[in-house]
Amino acid sequence: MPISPRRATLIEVAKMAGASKTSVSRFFGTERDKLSAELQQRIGESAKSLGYRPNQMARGLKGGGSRLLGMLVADIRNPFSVAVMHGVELACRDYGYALIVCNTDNDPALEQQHLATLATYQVEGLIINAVGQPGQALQALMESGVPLVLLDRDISRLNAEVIGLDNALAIDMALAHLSRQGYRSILYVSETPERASARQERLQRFGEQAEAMGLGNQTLILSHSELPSCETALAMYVEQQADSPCAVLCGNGTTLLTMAKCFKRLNLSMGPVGLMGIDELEWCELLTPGITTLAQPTDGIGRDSVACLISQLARNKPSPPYQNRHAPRLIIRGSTAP
Amino acid sequence: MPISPRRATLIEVAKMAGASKTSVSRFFGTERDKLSAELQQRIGESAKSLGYRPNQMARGLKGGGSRLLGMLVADIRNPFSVAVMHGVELACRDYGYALIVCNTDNDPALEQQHLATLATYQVEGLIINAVGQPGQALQALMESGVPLVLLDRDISRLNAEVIGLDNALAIDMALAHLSRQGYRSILYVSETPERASARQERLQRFGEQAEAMGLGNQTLILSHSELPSCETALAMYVEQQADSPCAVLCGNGTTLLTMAKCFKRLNLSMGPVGLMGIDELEWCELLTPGITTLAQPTDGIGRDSVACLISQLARNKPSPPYQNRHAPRLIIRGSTAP
DNA sequence: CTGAAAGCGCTTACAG
DNA sequence: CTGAAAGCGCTTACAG
Repeated sequence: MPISPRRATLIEVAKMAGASKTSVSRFFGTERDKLSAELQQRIGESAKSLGYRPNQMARGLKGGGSRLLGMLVADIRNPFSVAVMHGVELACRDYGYALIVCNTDNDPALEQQHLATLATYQVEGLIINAVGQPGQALQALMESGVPLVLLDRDISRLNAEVIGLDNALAIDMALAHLSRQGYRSILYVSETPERASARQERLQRFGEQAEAMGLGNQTLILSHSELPSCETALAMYVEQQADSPCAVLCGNGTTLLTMAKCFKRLNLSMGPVGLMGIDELEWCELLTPGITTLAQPTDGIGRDSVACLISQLARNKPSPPYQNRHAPRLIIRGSTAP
Repeated sequence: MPISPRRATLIEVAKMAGASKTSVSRFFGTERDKLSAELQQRIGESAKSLGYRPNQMARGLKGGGSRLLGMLVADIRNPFSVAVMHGVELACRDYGYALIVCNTDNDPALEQQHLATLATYQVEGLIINAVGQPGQALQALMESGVPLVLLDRDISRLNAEVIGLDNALAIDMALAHLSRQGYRSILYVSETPERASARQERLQRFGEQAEAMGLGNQTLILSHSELPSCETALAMYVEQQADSPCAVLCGNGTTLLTMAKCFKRLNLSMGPVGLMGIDELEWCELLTPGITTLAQPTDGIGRDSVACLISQLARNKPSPPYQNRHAPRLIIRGSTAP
């Protein structure tokens, strides 16, 4: 049973340095330069020898702010979400914030609960990859003035900034590429678009743009990604197009994985039947002959989410620039060479 | 410029309910049942109508504890780490803790920095997937009595609990399977084992056990996973074994990905040359003919890490059981069918 | 069962 | 440039 030596406190540092609490507080706050060189020296040394670091909980309680940001992720096991989180982390570090991450596992109830918890910790800003509709927890948070950014998914009737991929551009780039490669007819595969605005935007743009380009177009919605029925749908589609070269465009990583499995089961070879996806995953280059993708700039999306929060927090001070819609990067591989 | 209505405070609830601060505090703490039914009712109603939730920062400042756990991840983009984090999250929710996650990107300096930050937030416990050696930040934390669990990687001269895969068992299971399938000679591929005890344990057990089973055995250490040199090494190995069936066993997901790429570049077919990995990844079943793996029980590892922390926190109260070494699950696919 | 009071470790007007 | 004092929103002995 170790006698745990408590962490040193501001008072102890003040005592040791022969200074006031106020001065020590200034030393660790934003007013260090208002202290004489000599005082700074004394405080610095005392603090060091005591291993002192300000208690952030106490700081947050008074006017200091919690220096805490919250992030709500719909599915933490989705590589895209994690990649964005990586960018968020990087930016937090730069701005001196710590990050509380909550995974909602796509459960709206859990989302509400986590939101309440986050409020409890007095987070100064919130990055939300929403799964449900606003709900009272979020309303309360907004009303209490906490800055918000919506990641990838918009929420109707909530006027917060949305940061993510430029969905229209992504679809346009994909269709341009597929058309250039000679595919005349495209099947777009999406997860159920109800709750995710990004999915809706992509789906809608696909219809419009394919039409505008004179490409054949159909849509397949995966509800529970039940493999057998996907397989059937894919087989039927390909058969229908027997005469002209066709391709499958997947709206995200999950659908791409599902469709890649279907290709395999049906023994379809990629290329002759095109396959392309939004989101770059580690196995895309591994699968013969390589899958063409649109990579999202995940670090950038993450960083800009934080930058957006910081701007809202800054109010009048000069604040970092950020972008709402990010352009994808086309990675061409064998799966779109007929 | 919205006038942000501050969140309600304990005092306001007390005032509205015509009760004392103490009673309101008790209502939201562990002594609610010491309050008369009538008082409970009044406080409950007032709190509800004010939308009151206790400020966790203030609670933590007094004796309440921060109800915050910290997790340090060496590489957040590693699917294994994320999967474990998922388990940690689940358990945190059960025990009523929130989680601050810090990614060290395999940088010991960053690790130190994050550790200091975590201390600043008064985390009550720490789950560490270490990259560096202890360092003063960790020492200080330990000495101040913060419970610690080491994830997957041990740190010499730190007597904290280590939770992770049963590495010896994993290697034994892998070798037993490969031997059963008829492979007579195995190449074990590992990342540099210096800083990661799990890698060391697997590597060492591999040598011992393969020897004991009378299997040919060699080792390949990937330092920067430079593809061309791996490719050469693999080609040479396979050539040497021309006479007897041989297999490649990968120590983790990263090395498995690298080796799968080498197989592809060399046009080696999996099965005739065996391929197997520790860690189950989404593409393992996708790659023809499917890669045999040992899946780690990541949720369990995550949950037990938290359980271990809780036990240390509980001291005398009954605390949850947990396991230090977890058994993997063998998933047999075509890559180990000669 | 209930409450008045002290105090957790800080910051921030306010004075000098 | 420096400090004494009040107070952030809670919890916890201590008393009744």
